[in-house]
Amino acid sequence: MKLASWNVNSLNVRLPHVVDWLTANQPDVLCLQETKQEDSKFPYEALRELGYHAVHIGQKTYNGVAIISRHPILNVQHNIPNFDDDQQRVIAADVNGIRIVCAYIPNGQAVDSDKYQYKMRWLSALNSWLKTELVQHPKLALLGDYNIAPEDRDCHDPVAWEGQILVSPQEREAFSRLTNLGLHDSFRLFDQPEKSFSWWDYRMMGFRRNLGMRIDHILVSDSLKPLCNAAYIDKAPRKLERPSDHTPVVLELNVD
DNA sequence: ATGGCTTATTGTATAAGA
Repeated sequence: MKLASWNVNSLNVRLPHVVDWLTANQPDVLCLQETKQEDSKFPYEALRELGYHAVHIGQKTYNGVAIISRHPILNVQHNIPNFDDDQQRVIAADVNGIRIVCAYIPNGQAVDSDKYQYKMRWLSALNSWLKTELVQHPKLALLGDYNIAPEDRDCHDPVAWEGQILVSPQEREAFSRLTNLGLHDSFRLFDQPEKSFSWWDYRMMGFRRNLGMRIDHILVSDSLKPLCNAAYIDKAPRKLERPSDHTPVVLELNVD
């Protein structure tokens, strides 16, 4: 079973890339972030023609998340329960016996901003909710754009970035609180190339110079960890014309 | 070098991303 996550930075613009990637890679599940479209615009029909089910919550301009799956999508949850939020950032569902949680964690903008405070509150609410979700769903995967580079090796220049958003100690502590729930960074269960990143700034020829960050992750629960078979980042879509600034992260599980 | 790019917007400059 192949799971993937991709921040597409507008599905209106990126649908051809998504269709091509699904066709070439045949994942069982693809989680999308930043669809940036209302549900009435979501391309259910184009995905159905490829043999995929899909669920989505979105809004104009910002945010928007979707789960695309070859298997039926059951028990769909929108957003974090008991957390008042007008931004569409979470969708969760049961797929092939696994609880799939697709999240677009807030960016935070700057450590002294209101948006950073929102990011930290949001992460706290996510953590509380997942604690109970894990009791009900021992087989759980949390896929998405975390907007956190967990370690210095996940940042192209940790000295230049020290203390800034994506790498600040408080954000990394919030990431650790997720792993302390019994969630594991699937990418680090395997040997990986040096300087592996999932996002590169559009400016400054960031991708060509590999000035990136690893901020998109697939965390898996204790009971899924022994089933992990391979984890990697697929840089191919980032090389296309008019790419998203993120590229897909992938996990293969020993699950039929 | 706080942005050099890209997206979206009842647009034609601004906000936001990371």
